[in-house]
Amino acid sequence: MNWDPHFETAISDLEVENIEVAGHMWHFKYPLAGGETYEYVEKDEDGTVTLREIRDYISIATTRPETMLGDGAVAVHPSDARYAPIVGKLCEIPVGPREHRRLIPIITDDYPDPDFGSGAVKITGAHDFNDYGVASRNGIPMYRLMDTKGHMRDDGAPYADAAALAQQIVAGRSLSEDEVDAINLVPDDLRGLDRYAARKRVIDQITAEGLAVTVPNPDRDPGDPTSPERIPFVEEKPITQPFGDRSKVVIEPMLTDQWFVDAAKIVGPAIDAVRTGEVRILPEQHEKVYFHWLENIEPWCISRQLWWGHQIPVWYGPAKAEDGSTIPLVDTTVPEARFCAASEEEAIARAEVFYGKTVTVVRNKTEAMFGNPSDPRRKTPTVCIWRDPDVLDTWFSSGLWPIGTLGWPEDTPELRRYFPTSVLITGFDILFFWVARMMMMQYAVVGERPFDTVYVHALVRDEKGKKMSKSLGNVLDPLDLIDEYGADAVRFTLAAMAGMGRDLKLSKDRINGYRNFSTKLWNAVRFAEMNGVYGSDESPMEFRSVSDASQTANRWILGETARIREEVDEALTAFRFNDAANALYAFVWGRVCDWYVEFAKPLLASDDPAIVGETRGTMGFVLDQCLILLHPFMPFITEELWDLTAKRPKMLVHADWPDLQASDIADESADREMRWVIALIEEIRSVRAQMGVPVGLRLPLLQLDLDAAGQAAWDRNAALIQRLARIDSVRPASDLPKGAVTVPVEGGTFALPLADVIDVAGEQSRLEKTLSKLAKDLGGLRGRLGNPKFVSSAPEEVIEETRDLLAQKEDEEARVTAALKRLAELA
RNA sequence: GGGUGAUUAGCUCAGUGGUAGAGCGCUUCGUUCACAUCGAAGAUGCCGGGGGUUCGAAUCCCUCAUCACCCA
Repeated sequence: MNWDPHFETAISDLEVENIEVAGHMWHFKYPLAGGETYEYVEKDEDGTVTLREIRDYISIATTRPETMLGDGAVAVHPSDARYAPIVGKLCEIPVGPREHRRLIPIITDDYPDPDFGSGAVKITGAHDFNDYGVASRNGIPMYRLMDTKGHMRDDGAPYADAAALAQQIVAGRSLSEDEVDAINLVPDDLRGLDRYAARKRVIDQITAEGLAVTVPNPDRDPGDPTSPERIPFVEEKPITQPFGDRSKVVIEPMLTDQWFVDAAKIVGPAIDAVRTGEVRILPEQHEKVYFHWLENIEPWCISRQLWWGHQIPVWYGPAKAEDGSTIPLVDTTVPEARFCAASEEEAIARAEVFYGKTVTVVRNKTEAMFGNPSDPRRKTPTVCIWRDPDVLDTWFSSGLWPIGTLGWPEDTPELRRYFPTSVLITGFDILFFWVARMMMMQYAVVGERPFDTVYVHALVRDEKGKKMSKSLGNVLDPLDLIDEYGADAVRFTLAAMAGMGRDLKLSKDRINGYRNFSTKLWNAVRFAEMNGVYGSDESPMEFRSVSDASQTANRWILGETARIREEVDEALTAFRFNDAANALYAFVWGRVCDWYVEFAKPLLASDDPAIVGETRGTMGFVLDQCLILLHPFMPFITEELWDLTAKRPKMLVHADWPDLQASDIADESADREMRWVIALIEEIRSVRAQMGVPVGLRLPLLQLDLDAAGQAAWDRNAALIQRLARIDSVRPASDLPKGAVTVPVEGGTFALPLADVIDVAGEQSRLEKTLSKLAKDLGGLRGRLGNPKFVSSAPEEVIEETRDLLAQKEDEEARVTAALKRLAELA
């Protein structure tokens, strides 16, 4: 068993963390019994003899000298020629009082690795899992050396008696497991010591006796007579040690009786459920881990020697002989009778059937053997049973969580309503501890899946990518982050970074960016409030279809709102929280704040009350949609804004999730028009910035040619464009004056006369740069389309797209080339 | 030792066969009446190296390197 000496309990394999730590390997001589000698020969790979000497000992390497006290044998590999002469002989454990030195046999087993250490391994069956295997295979007694605290035993007979008894076993006497367990082979002077204190004493004693393997002293000072010529051979090397995941102390392998679940017997349905898709694990890569673990599952130790937890529902009583009489409990050679029952009454009932007598429950085995002097029942002629004092592993108990919390085994309304549940969100490290257990146990107990989806969330790591841990001290406390940036910013950041299947390294800059986002949202709502959006007591306007709004800008943002709602829903359904968060960020900041608010300004300033009313309604509606959609990501600020902006029938957290459909409300012509407007404004701004036009300077705009759609779009949005692009007037022009810069748009051409301000060289280099980029693109596109294999094997759709793109780029190239030509004339 | 994942802009990360994206940072400009925790305009990538499959590869396969995690 894995034994935790701090909590004094057995623990399961999963609760043991194997960690590599700096350790030592000591080398000791186990003298052969009776002073026997043999020729020890070492050879290299070619068979050349590299060492040949007469030895009267066998050399053993160990990282745990204190366990030598419980050695039952020395094992070598059967093929190891070096030790063949002494296999079957006895050697002496070089520790403990000289007069009681124990002799142990030298045996062969496949376990020792001839190339590791000396090739000979001491076998301490009670304190090492590998040794346990060797001891079991070879009938070697396993002597327990420690108590539940990891201290050297201080019970039982004096060492002299114990050692003598152990020697009788070597000589052929056979004892029961319990009898062997009762033998305390810790020398009297080491009894009660902590295991590490005992280790030091053992090393010192062996070294003092000259039985440590030595090497020349590299630091020897020839002038100092006290400086030793040789020193003990102690290798410093990393060793993997087992630590308790809760206690962080070194786990001690111990021989104790514990209850196990034969997990292999119930694992089948849990594996099949995931394989058939009845239960999904996301991201899928975790399914592999799940399968690998379940397919190689080990028996699961479920008893714990702790004070919390569910007590194991097993009662013990005396065994029954063939004639029906009970066997006295003092006879430890026969296992006790066991009664597993859901309640004490049931246990008693079962025991009474078993014994054919009345049964009394007592507190423990001692009471069952000797009675409790103060118990009036002690003379009652009944059979005494007692309950196992241990408790169940908490993971065993919580494996029943999906039904246990709902009143199972009663058939409750809650159970019928909420079981099976839908989504379990958890960390990958809980996959084995809990998820797999819930799966196994629900199928075993009620024969149903506990949930349909397991979402394994990302782990937050520190900035170097290390797992945060208290002992490493690299924990970023979320509460500190919340103090610094606000809960919404922290929450939004986590969502935005929660890419499926990837852990996230938390960066404060990122959190800061999202804090600014909440400020942005606040200011947008403030703008709306200042413009009478929330002024009236009327209930907010609802927009469901295209005809609900007349203004192009309003129609456009309503369509965009519907699209973002669909995008968010799609992302959430797929557990792509980062996509949902990022889409909302881009929408609220990049569409609503950057553009719609600007578009709405002239509408809100309109003389037509119907336009003002519609725009207020639209803005209020759109912002409400934003608040609802953002609420899962930033609950606090959205709830606050929800409450501040209007009298609401219910809190935002309870608001209905929107179901706005783009197919109902999006207006393609409005979309096209607003895209056109945005493109024109951006193009003019870009030209201005790059030509170094002072920001405050309003420019005239020349309209060279424009198709009907473009003209209509211009007419409807002229005020808007002039305002955002800082244009003071527009006039048609048939040809371009010198020093004007072309502004191409879909379906037409505008120009900015910049003769006074233009930087000819600057503009030239800008255009040439654009041209070279275009040339590169065009080369790629023409290359692809010119490749007959591309045209024949690529999907029609892709070819079409490529052709469109080529046409567009060629058009652009023509315009830029024309602009360059004009510029050359100017120069 | 076995397994899994990662390697993309200065940083943190999206992007599962069709000419590379976001946020932050950086550069320039800006006191336009929601917002300087802001706005406008920019620059920045042999998508870790090397092979292969394909008309076409950040994306699929192989291999190497580095890092992280899980299990021994």
